[in-house]
Amino acid sequence: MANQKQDEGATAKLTINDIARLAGVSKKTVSRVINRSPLLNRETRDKVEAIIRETGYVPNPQARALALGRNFLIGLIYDNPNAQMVLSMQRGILEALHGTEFELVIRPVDRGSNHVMDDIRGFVTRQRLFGVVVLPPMSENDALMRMLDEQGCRYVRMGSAMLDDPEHMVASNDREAVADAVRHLITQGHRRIGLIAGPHGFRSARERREGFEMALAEAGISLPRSLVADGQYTFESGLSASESLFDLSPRPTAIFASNDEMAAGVLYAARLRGIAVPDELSIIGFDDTPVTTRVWPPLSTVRWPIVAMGRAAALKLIGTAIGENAEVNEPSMFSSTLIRRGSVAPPAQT
Amino acid sequence: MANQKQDEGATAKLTINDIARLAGVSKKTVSRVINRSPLLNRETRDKVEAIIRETGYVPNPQARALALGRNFLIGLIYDNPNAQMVLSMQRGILEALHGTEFELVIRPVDRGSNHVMDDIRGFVTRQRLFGVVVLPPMSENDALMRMLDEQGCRYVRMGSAMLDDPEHMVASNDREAVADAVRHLITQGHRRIGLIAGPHGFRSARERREGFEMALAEAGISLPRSLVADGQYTFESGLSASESLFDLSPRPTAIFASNDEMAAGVLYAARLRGIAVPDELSIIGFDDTPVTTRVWPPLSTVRWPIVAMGRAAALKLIGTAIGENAEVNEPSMFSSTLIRRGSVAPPAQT
DNA sequence: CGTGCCTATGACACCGGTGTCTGGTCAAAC
DNA sequence: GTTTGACCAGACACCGGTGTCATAGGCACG
Repeated sequence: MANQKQDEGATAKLTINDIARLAGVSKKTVSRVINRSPLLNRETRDKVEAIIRETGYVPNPQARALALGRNFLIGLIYDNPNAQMVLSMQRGILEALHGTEFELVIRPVDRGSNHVMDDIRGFVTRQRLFGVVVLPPMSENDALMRMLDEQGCRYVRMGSAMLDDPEHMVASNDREAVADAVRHLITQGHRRIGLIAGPHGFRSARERREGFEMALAEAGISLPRSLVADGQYTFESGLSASESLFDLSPRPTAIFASNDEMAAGVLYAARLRGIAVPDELSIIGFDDTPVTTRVWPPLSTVRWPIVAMGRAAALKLIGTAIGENAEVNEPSMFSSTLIRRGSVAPPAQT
Repeated sequence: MANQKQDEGATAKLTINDIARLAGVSKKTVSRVINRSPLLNRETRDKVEAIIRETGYVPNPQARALALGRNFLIGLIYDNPNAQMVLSMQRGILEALHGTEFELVIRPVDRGSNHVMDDIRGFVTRQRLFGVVVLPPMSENDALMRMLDEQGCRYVRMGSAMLDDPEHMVASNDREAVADAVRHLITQGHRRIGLIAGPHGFRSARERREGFEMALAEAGISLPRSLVADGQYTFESGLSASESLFDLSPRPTAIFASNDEMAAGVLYAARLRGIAVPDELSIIGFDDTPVTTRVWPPLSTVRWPIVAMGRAAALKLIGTAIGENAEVNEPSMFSSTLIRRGSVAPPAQT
């Protein structure tokens, strides 16, 4: 017992030399055992492995990184305020990293700040990261990718459309997903459908808008400019954007909001005006965040496979390192699904 | 231009030897410049610094870590499903780490899993972390802290009460915060106040419950067993727990839910039953998550200073390393504030 | 002008791993 | 019985930094 305790206490200080001495072999042989070199004698391997297990020896990752000339840190760069999305993404990436020696280092950045570029450069160079995953909307920044290239830092971008070759990109097909959602509204009988768009310059905002317009065009429904309101992907912007739609006469019978936060804003605004949802107004959001099921009525929305996409991104990044070529063929395009809840109904008979 | 490009491309491969050669000094001198050794000649320092700036040289952190015998990675361990909380905590910690050479490595763990201990052991030993911050409820696990001690890994626990000496603990005073919230309800005239408690065995659940009981006792209000329902900190558990409270006759005129998710569940259940909030039922939650302002009416809740606590935790951890003793004296106990929104009103006259 | 001391710098070993190359052992082949 | 080759283990240099100690040069001092 006391012995074991002692061993554990010493764990932090055990080196490959200690193991070599204990096993009566050279450090290189121990190194071979650790790295599963195939040229080892069975007996030698077993003996060394036994010692390693007994002592609880763990190779020093810094020394390993130094000798190998590369480290095992993946960075996650994001400026997205959607907590649930970021956390799911972290989870997906970590799932892919599980069982490997890679660890995840995070770096939220402030979109507004004007030294973002320097911050990130410092981040990737200081730690000599193996590679990074970049979340939207930061992932739409081409200058950033050029900088990462210059620094010799691998990267994978997440986004709402392919912006790059598949090797560096994991995307969801937002356009088609939104078109599906809007088709659903049309099928229910809606003809005056409002859109709360995302911020100008965001690729996801553009894709979702195009999906919206696409579905209307297919059905031969015209889209007056007044039915499109600008939002900022925030609850407050959804709230105020819906005001302008509610002021229209006739009022739209349905609204597609480009994300859930804004959809929640629409619902809130409807409540303030005494507009019944879904009887007088149908709402569909995007992202399937938890808020959609906390409000009443629960919001129909579009779910994209965040965790799976995170996993795919990480696998793309480390695929080359792992060397298991099967894994490298991760899909680059993911599709989303419409989740039907209580915020959609046929329009009131007028 | 081409020259500059070349320099940048080579950045990744520049070593201290290159700098030494370029500056015509020994590598040790360069090392001294990097580490701000005070024994350097002014001229030499300037010369070397100029070269470093020109070339964009960045010391290899792995080599540094190896030579120094310690690295610059802080781990964050959590099993808490509250995304907003986790993300705010990450932000607080990173704020404290900003400007230092420390980076944050994250490790969500699955509470249910029965090899959590091994997972975490692997995490801290494999990367030889400088230290870790542990979020609740995982932070209540004393066995984990013993294991971290054994591994020689520094730690700081976050929690709802002091569980340890201040050096290893950053806590919020949940009991007093809840008592305040309940006093507020009592002041408004409520006498039949229900509690939806958190899961058994969670320290935060116990603290919040004790605060609840404390406020009632102060006011001389008795608390029948039936007014306390068990919850699991989830929306669904809040929903079903409120059913039993709604079945009481007379019904409670107010409910304190031990977190916002459950408070949202109460609100949802009230809507399903046609109970008007706040006219027929007042609700107070805990955490001040975004959901409180997305639902209608917005929920009154208790806000605790997550970001500040994260910052304090990180500073405690690296304080000894930084050596600026001023910083080490971070507060260990933080207090929360009641946020009044629309879910509380005086009870209906009966 | 020699001595002692202090300061700025450099030589060298070392942190804990890995790659390369050499050499010894043993079984199969002649 | 010797040669050949396969195979395995060890010696050694090296990754890119830092700590220790030695030393050259400058200065004050006797």
